Amino acid sequence: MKVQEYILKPKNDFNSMHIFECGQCFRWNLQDNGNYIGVVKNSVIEVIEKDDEVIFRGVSEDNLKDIVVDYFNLNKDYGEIKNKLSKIDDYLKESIKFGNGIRILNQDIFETIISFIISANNNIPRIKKIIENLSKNYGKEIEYDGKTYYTFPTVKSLSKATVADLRNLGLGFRDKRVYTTTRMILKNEFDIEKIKNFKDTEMIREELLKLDGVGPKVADCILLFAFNRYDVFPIDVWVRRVMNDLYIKNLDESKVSKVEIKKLAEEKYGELAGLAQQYLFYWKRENG
DNA sequence: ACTCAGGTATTAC
DNA sequence: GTAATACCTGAG
Repeated sequence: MKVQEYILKPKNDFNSMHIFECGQCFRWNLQDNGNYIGVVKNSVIEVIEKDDEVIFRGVSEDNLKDIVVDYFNLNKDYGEIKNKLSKIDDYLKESIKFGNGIRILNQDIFETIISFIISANNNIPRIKKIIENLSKNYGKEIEYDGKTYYTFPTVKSLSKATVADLRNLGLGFRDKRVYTTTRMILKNEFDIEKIKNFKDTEMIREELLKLDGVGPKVADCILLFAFNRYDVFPIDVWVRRVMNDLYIKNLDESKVSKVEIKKLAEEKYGELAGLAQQYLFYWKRENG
């Protein structure tokens, strides 16, 4: 495939490290030269960030620019969002300053579902490794710059894997969950094409929660990262920690209920809760 | 050897 | 409904 290029200039609100390391995605890897390379749909993309522009270079069956604009949601203006959030309080202002250039990606629904099922009670290096294994075994090869990359498997392709196959790829106890969920999607018991048109976020959440391995936290991550519901506020250990430290100040963090955190997030951040979550999560995880 | 990591499912009140 | 507990795996 021919190499395509798209240049974003001027770059505003784009920081590749913050975008790829803030915890929303698992398939981007830092190269020795400082660039990031990742697989998006059927494309391999290299992100080359300069002082005043971002160069996207890669191979794709489709138009690279279209993929990039959609995936990085480049038409969304983060200036206004950051302004609004910064005014809420100094904590948020600080976290936005730290994670400046974060963008919530518009990720593939199936990939996000499977990836976050795998994330349960797991660590990032291992999550990434498992997803890479799935792609190597059930995805499609793509050559770029003399190296081979693999697309994330399609529903059909991944449904070829048995529970034992998945266990062999390192999924551990999540093998059965991925197996069952993939089958449910294959049989349209969870109809992605239909559900992605649902307007009501609660209706989508309800459907997501029927999937094996999808609980409240994973469902919220899928809503935020694949359905772009920016008001959804996923609560994991880091978010619980940061919300307690900043606002609730309960001596026993484990005693803080999710209901309390959700309520607080909704009151403080409203429609932008998901974005606030991402800044706070990243800030807390990187700064302790 | 032992704990821990982007939670969920299961079981038992 | 809510609380306790097990769960693959591999890195530190």
